[in-house]
Amino acid sequence: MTTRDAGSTRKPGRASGLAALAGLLADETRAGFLLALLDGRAWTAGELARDAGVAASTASEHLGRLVAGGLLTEERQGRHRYVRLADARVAQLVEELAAQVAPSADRLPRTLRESGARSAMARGRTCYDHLAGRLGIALTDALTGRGLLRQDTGFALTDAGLRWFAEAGIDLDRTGRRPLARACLDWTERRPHLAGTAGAALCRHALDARWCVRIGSERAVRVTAEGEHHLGALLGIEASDLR
Amino acid sequence: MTTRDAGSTRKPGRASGLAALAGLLADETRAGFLLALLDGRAWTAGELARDAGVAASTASEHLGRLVAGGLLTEERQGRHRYVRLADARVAQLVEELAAQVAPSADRLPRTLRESGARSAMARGRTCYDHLAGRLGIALTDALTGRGLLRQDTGFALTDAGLRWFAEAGIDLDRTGRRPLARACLDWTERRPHLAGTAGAALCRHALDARWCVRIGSERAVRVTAEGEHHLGALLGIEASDLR
DNA sequence: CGGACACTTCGGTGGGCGCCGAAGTGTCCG
DNA sequence: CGGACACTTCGGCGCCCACCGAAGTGTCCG
Repeated sequence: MTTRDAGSTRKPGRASGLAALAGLLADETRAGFLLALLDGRAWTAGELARDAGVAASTASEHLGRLVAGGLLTEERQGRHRYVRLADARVAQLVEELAAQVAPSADRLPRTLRESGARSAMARGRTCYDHLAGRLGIALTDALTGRGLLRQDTGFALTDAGLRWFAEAGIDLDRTGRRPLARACLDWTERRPHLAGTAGAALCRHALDARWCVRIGSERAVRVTAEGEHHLGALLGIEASDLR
Repeated sequence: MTTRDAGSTRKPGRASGLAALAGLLADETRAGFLLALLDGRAWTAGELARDAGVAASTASEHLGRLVAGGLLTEERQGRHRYVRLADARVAQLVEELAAQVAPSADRLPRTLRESGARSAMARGRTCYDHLAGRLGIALTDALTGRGLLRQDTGFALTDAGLRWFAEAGIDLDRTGRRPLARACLDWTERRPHLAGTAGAALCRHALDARWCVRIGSERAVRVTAEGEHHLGALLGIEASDLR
């Protein structure tokens, strides 16, 4: 209990919960963990510690807090502690907070290798469970241009869009409370791209059907020749838009 | 500069910006300010200080940080400092953070007066610039039921919805980057209701045409007899759904 | 079985920051 | 002009917490 609470007119309630949640994100190391985990995969505690440049003991304490706060879920396997974002809501929250940050907060690449990784990420990457980067934008634009996705009055698939997913053999799980389509703001393109159940299904199908493959151990993806063919046939996407 | 930065493999960048932004929200007093300002109006520094139960000097420092961080804008008028949320994006961010917080974080009302204020807020209130509470839900449900708003494949107005707004004489400002329709998660009903440009226009029209009026100095609104008539005629909303 | 390894727990250290009251600045009003 | 008022600045206090290394626990593997 803090001093000022005694006898003050303070209203405890919603604000303390909000502050506690924000407090979990308000540390550079923890924020780094969450951004790394935005790739949607499970990382070990050690990987995150190395990535953030802190001691293992420090990382362990941070992970404990993030798990206790419900932002992460963990899975112990032998001597490893695997950790991932708890759900799509958390991913959305982190995305939106990151999108709010001024773009200038990003520093310029310093090495050639880093510059290459940068441009690969800009071309195409996963954002939690959907596709982002120029690939994500190209897909979203193509869906919109063909009347399958409506962005002018909100953000929703059209009936034609539903049919397109069915005909392409992409199964949309419409159970659960998660919206079928929602906008996710891309941080390189600064434009909305398709997220939600449909975005996740499209990403999963693209990876399963090898329209694109993950490159390196990072979030970046590369469109395959087969992928270019299918994207052209199904959505009229030009290969040049993906480079 | 912190100790660990020297010579570490740390990657400064996006994470520090995210942490800094979250840090602004990670204090109970500042969080309380932002929640109070979610009513969309301008408050003076003194009002916020009283509401949060802190000294004027403390409030002044917090406001300085929130303004410097771009979450608030200020307007000096004589000896008053009026402050409001910077824009709809900030409002959305605060809403979403608050919605993520477990509902149990809310305490039960302690006095009869407070209980009354509670139920008035639950009936109808503003949420930044749109309508929320049971009134907001009723409007959203009515629009959806009549095929004016589509929620099953995302969240967007339909063409019929656009016509409805035009025919009702509610002008939709379609310039700017803000989405026409987006979902805002209600924290009493735990269901999405209409926000975005259309939600704001509907709220403004409802207040201008006196379909509803603000009660007290709070965010709560009450539907007038005239409002009940129009809502029934235009959207088939039963007065009983609003009580 | 023993060593390497991943992670956790603990004690100690330092910095950041939220708080207040007192004093100062600028504005309003009688 | 002088007092009331809203806000700001400043100094000082105390707590919280991120950090590390060392020691401890549990797991894997040769």
